[in-house]
Amino acid sequence: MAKAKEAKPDLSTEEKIKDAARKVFTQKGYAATRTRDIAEEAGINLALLNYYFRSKEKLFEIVILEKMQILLGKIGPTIMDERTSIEQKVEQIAEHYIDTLVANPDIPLFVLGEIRNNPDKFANLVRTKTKIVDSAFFKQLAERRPDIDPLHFILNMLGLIIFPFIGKPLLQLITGIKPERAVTLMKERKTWIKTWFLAMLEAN
Amino acid sequence: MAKAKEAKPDLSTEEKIKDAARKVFTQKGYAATRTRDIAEEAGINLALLNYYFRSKEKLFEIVILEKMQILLGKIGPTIMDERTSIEQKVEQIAEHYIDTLVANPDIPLFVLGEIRNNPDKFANLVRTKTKIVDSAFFKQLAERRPDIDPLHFILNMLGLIIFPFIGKPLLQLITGIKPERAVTLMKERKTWIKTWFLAMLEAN
DNA sequence: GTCTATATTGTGATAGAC
DNA sequence: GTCTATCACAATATAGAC
Repeated sequence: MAKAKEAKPDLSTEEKIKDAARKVFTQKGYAATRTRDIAEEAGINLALLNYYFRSKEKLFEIVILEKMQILLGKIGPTIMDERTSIEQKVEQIAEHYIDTLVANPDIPLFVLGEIRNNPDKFANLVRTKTKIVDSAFFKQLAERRPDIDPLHFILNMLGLIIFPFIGKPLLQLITGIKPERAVTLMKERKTWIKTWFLAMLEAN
Repeated sequence: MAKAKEAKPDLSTEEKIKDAARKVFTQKGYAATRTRDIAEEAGINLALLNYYFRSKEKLFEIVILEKMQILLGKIGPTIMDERTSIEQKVEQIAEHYIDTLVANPDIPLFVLGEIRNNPDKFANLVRTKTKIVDSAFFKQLAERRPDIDPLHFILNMLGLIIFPFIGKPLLQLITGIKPERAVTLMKERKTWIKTWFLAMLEAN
């Protein structure tokens, strides 16, 4: 058993490359990623990357669009739903995102970092999405707490759900917490976040 | 008036470079930053950068250590204080960090991103700091809510305070909110966060 | 200390054999 | 489709004049 063998031998070459790109890009970001890293991770030759995807940039775009979809795709439909209560929306979002992010913990830092490095590039892409300010969720919040800007509650919900994944590397450095424990911790939050959010809604 | 003139003409060359490095590194991260960007921002020649700091890497280390200190320096002393209540600790931390981050909004994404890209490098650096698990804050939380891991409340507090700054680029893309409004929003949170945190402590 | 010119290496991409 | 070899250029770093 030699050096270490390369990923997913049963996939097509194209998929192997895409798979490796997903992994390396999300872990290190666009700028710190070398096409050679991706090729090695995929267990293929560097030339094949350009053969299938023409450039690092093109391959990156495929990956980040996927990840943005994963990170943001569920929010729109959920918060626009006129039939569900605030409680249900919060529960759905917490449930969905914590499961998703436990499986893909690198996504938030990756996506937010790339948006920072290239805001214009994603401007139209995100802006065309559902207007959060006109959403049912927004209106429900404004009705419940007309004294507080609903944006605060949006930030609170996202902060409670997403931040732990962004801060995890730091948390592990500081507390020495084990990765399995971290996962358990995140899952515990699914139920608590709903409780906490409602408490915040009633706070004075 | 030509192209655009370079920063802080009254500073020493060394400080001009360091100043430019702070700006460029924190905005784009280590990998996406070119030494030429720093030189141009500083209004000096590229060779001077190496003359004063020997390498991109050395200059980067100076900057990131500064920023980590800003991001993490206040937490330790505050949470270790046996004389203050939970309420006071939360208030102090929210107050301090929101002011600090309004003045330096790029720090969280920068520091957390670089830790992600190089966890080992900062391992000893952070680990030697005050043990959060043995802190007065931790003990006070455990006493108040023995049914919940205090780490949840640490994550909640940091998420409520720090996440808005990390998510700001995205929030601006989605909502079209103006930068001034964003600043106002952050400042409003200083008082609310204390209220929300206490509500979470009492939630069931 | 500061500059211009250049050495040196890193990295994305392609040519061409198989 | 896949590989090896190589090109072209970008980026860090240094030499040496002033």
